[in-house]
Amino acid sequence: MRSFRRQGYHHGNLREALVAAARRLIAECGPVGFTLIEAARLAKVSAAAPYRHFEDRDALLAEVARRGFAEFDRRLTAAWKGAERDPGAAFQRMGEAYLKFARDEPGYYAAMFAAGGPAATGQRPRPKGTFGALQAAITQIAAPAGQDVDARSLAYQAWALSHGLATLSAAGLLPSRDARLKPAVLLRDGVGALIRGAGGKRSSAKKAGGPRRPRRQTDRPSPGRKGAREAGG
Amino acid sequence: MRSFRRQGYHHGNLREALVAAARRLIAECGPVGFTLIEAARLAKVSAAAPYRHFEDRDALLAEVARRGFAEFDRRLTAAWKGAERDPGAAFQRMGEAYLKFARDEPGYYAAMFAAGGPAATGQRPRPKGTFGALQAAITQIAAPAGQDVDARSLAYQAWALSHGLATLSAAGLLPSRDARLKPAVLLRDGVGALIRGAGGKRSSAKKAGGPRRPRRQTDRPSPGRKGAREAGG
DNA sequence: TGTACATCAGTGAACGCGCGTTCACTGATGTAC
DNA sequence: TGTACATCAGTGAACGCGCGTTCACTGATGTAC
Repeated sequence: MRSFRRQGYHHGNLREALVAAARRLIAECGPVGFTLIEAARLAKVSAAAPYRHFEDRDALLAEVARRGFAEFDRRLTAAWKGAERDPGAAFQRMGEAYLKFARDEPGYYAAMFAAGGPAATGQRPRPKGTFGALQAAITQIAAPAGQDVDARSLAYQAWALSHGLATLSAAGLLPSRDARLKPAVLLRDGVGALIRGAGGKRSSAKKAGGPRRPRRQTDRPSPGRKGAREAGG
Repeated sequence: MRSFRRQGYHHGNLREALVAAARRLIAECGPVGFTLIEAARLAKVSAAAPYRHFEDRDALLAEVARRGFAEFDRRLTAAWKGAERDPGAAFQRMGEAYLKFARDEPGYYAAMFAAGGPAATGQRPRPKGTFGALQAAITQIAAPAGQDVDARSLAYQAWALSHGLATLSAAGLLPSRDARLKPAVLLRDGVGALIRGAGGKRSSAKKAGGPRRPRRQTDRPSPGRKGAREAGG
């Protein structure tokens, strides 16, 4: 990877610079407010230059979304690693990774979920792969606990809870004072409660209230994980 | 309320017509894509006419958000009515009302949460009142169950789950085929699980696993509520 | 009931702006010989 | 190693467009007398 040479006539790495600029702009103005000309300006290049690398504005937006999905997938997969030893801790890491991604990469996250605006739900790529991993994770966690759990429902609930917390937090609607109301804490406890609570819903009717052992390892993650610091972005 | 007289020089009810047009446009294009000129066009009026009723584009947007909050509050409060007889059913109605509002009034919902875009989190009105009602509802439901529940956390989790399901559903990311994965079902079961599961988290450590009676009335709402039909909008 | 007039609520033309995109061009790069 | 030339990756000027907003205006309405 050669470093940017900015002095010459040629940029050297304009494509990457445009993607980086677009990420930043999408984070600031949203996918609708994002502007190709402003991205060119950020890359210190004329307004026509981007057309050497992208067909049009939408193509750059789509490229950002594509990379966002890839990076998202990479991080969540990495978080799930080691799940065979401790599925609860791995799932906990996955949740942390989800919120961290949404917080640290708002440009990616916004592009992924809103590429083309709420109206254009057509040919946009979907997070199938990543979401499949989430669902598999839920199954693996729920199954050994011996609970009658609909893993698919649980996966969507966990996803919605993560997405809801991420967007409410980004919108500044969660109180940042109280440590107990931080998104990561709400997600950890929330998913734990979803897993525990879901098992009781219908099996309690069938099995008539046998005592349940809560999975303790899911409740308390290893404290002091690194990478949880506030990023200055 | 006099009906619109469209033939004359005066519109008759332009302010209302503009708000209605803006709601529709925000639903279609989002709060950023929404256009004052297009709203005027929809109201069959010149581009300058809106300035007789609103100071600028943002003022119309803000008015839509304001009405959205009011209507939202009205519906959720109505859903909560009768909570003293059956808090579980009332809370269930509240959840249904939340999702129904987000689905049937996407213009209001988008304006409420994104007024001014994700960057302008400044002077926007916040759903304090409504959210306070949600929190009070959680407390009232959780308390008689005798569970050691942090009602505030639970309220935020329920909110995030509702918001997440509403936005994922609006983005077309939830599978619409499976009846078990409908937003309303996921929310009902999810909130039920959150309430059941949250109680066990720390009280199970303190009280050492006394058997808990799940609140059955929370699990199953009265079926066949009217107003739950698909709205053709 | 009729008239003069103030006020209200529109019109339509115009403005400046920023955007997406195109086009002929030109400087830089790399390669064949 | 040096030169001719094709190709690549930029420039900058220009376009058409739609937007937000302003402004002088004008038709409709309502009220005082």
